[in-house]
Amino acid sequence: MKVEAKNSSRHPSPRGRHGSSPSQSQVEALREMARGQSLVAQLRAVVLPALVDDERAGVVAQMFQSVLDCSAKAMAALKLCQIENQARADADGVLMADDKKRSVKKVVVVSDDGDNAKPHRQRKRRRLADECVTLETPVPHYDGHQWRKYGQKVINNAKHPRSYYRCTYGQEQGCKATKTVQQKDDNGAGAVYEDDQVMFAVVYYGQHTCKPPSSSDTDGTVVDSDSRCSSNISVTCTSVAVIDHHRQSSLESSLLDMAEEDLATEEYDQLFDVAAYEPLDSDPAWEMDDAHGHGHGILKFGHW
DNA sequence: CGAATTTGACCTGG
DNA sequence: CCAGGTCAAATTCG
Repeated sequence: MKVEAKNSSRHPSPRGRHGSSPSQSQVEALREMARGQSLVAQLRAVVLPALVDDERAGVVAQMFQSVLDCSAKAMAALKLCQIENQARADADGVLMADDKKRSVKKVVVVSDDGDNAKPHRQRKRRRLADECVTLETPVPHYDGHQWRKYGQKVINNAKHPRSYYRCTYGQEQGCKATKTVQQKDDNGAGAVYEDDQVMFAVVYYGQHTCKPPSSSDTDGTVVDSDSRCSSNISVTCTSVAVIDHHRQSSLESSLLDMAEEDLATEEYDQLFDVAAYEPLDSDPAWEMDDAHGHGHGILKFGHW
């Protein structure tokens, strides 16, 4: 497994000729954190479907998101620290300055737009200073929010196109949240797990505002059991998941492990009765279910 | 028929 | 000028 964020994957060992980098432990930490992120995302895709009609589903979803956000921010800080250390240690100032500039730009960026003057045009390119959180996961689509695809682009030097999504309620509720999903290349620069797991790079931009204004930030929110979109949580949408063929085996094995301990067999059966699988082509489709739920690869979990 | 997706055109920062 | 982000008409889907 190789987990790198964006541009840094093109520089696996920026200063290889110096032997081991001074931040070797940081690299290791980053790798483990990325792996943890991926596992959390997978766990989320398993747990949330199991919480259908459970009033705690919203809180659980938000907790998952919070964990992922924390992890992403920690990774960003770590990467920044790593970059700064390298820049300081390296005598070649010009080269490193360039590397730093690139990396800071491409890697996870956590900041506010600050004094960034907004263009007056509606159609504008996304500012790099906008807050974004990157996540590498084999389960790119089930994150508790409902997204509408608005574009797809072929990206230079990438085998797979990048898909652009915005919050389904972006228009009516002014939610600015967007995300991009791109399947990782399976060559050396990509990140594919040892068991041929297909990995996706998901980048979240902006915060969801399609939730009631009364919601507090993260913890301690109490959820109204039948509140649908008026619940005190950030998850406000009908949620959907697609589990592709690759995911089937790993999820099943994971659940089998769980079943030995805590997970009741009925829950397992229920989950995988509802879940069917569809092939993963260029971009994994995810769509609304047909309200019957059986037989063609899509899970629908209703409103939270 | 309305909603979601696709896709080529358009726009803009670097 | 190019790469990539967004728009919007056309198309598909439920």
